[in-house]
Amino acid sequence: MIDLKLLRASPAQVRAALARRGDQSLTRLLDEIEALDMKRRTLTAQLDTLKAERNDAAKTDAQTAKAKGKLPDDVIVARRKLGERITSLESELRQIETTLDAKALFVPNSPLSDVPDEVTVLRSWGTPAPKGGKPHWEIAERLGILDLPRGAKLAGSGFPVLVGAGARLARGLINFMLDLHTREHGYIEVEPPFMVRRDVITGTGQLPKFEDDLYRTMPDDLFLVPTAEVPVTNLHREEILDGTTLPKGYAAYTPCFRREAGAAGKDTRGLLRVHQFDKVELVRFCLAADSPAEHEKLTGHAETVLQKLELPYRVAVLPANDFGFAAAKTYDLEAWAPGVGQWLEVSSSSTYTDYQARRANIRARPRPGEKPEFVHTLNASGVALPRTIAALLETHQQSDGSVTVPPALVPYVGTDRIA
RNA sequence: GGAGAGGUGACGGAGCGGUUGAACGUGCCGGUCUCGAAAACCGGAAUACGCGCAAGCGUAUCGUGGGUUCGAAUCCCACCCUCUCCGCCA
Repeated sequence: MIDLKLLRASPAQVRAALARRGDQSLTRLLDEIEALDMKRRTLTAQLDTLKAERNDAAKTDAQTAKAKGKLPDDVIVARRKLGERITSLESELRQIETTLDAKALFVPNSPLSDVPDEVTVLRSWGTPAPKGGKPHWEIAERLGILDLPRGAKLAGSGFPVLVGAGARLARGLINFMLDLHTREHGYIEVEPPFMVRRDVITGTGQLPKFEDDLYRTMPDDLFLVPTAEVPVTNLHREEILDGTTLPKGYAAYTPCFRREAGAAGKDTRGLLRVHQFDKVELVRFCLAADSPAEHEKLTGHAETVLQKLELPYRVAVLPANDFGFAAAKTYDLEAWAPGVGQWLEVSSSSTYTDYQARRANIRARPRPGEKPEFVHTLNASGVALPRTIAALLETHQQSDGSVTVPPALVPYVGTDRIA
C-alpha cells in the first residue's frame, strides 16, 4: 500500500520512483489519489470540529437533563440539526475514503533506488553443460514418470500427473528442501490453508488487480493460493509483533494454483508453465533497517538448494519495469536446462519493504515501550518444483536415458538413479 | 446442516443510554526500598487519523457495517468470527 503521508510530503520523489515501472497510467492514478486525499483531509477537519462541538454539548446537556428532568425543545432542535449536518458530512467522507482506498490498492510498490534499468546477471554458480541432449518431457516420457495427456484429461492442459519415480522425486524434493531450510537455515515450518479469503490475498497484493490470474471457489469466495507467500505472510496480519523476536522466517510447502491468464502459447511444452505446481516457499519478517541484509541472506538460502542439487544457475537482478506489483526489488534464480537450452526461473527472491505490511497491517514494536512500526516482508521460492525437475532431468541425464540423482537427494528419493 | 452461548485494551474481567479511552486484577516499563532479588509502595503506559516547528490540541476506535437517539460499549438490524451440544463425515 502506498504511503499517503509520503506522497503528500514528497510527491516528486514518489512519482519519480514509480515512473521507473514504466506504467504511464500511474500518473493519472496518483493525481486522483492526491485530489481525494486533499478532500478527505478538508472534510475530516470540518467533521472533527463539529464533533467536538457535539461532544461539548452532550456534556452540558447531560447535566441539564439531570437537573431539569428533560431537555428544552429548542436545545433538542439545535442538537438534531447539528447531528444531521454531521451525518451528511460523514456519508460524504465515507464515500471519498472508499474511493480513495480502492484506488490506492492499484498503486504498486516503488522500486528501490539500487534497482537497475536493465536486467543484470550478478553471479553464476557451476558450469552449464553445453546445450544439447533431450528436453525434459522426452526424458520423462521415456522413463514413464510424467503423464501430461492424462493430466489434461482430468483438468485440462497445464495440470501434470507425476507417476512412480516422478511422484517420488517430487515428494523427495519437498522433504529435502523443508529439512534443509528448517535444520540449516533456521526456518519454522508451517502448513497453511491452501485457500484464503479475499482480504488476505489483497494483503499480499495479488488482489484487486490480478483477480484474473487466480482460481476462485464458489460459493464461499475463497481463492486457491498462487503461492505460499499469501497465507504465510498474512499469518501475522493485524498483529503487532515483538521486535526482539525478529527477524523470523517461515518455510512452507504448498501446491500453487495459477490461471496464467494471457500466457497462452508461452512455454507450453512440458513442465515450464503449469496451472498447478508444488513449491517450498521462504517468508521472512524483519525490521526496516535489516531488510537489505535479510534479502541477501534469503537469496542465499534459495541458492543453497540449487547447489546441493548440483544445478548450475545464475542470479539476476530484475529491472524496475519487470518485477512484481508488490515487490521493491527482485532477484531471479535461473537454473540451466541444457535440453531446452534455456535458463529457467526456479526462484524469485523479493523484498517488499513495508508495502505488504501496510496492506496487511503487520507491525512490530522494535523494543518494549517503543512505537510500533510496519515490518518489512520478504520471500523467495526455495524452490519451485516443475522447472527444477526439468533442469534436474536435463542436467543429470545419461546417454542410456537414465537420470542420476544428486547425492543430497538420494536419501529422499531412495535411489541414486532413475531408470 | 440443526440448537444454543459469546465476541471489551498484551491477557483475565466489570460496565443503570448521559464528562467511560473505558473500573478492577495480572502482566509490562520507571522509581523508592535492598548488598542484590523477592515482596510492598509510588508513578507510567493503547492505536489510528487530522492540525501544529514543538509542547500540545481535536477526532475516532469496546468483532464489522448500518440504524434509533439531543447523546450508544450500553437499545435495534444485518454480517463476520469463536465456542458448546446434536447430526454427517476423512
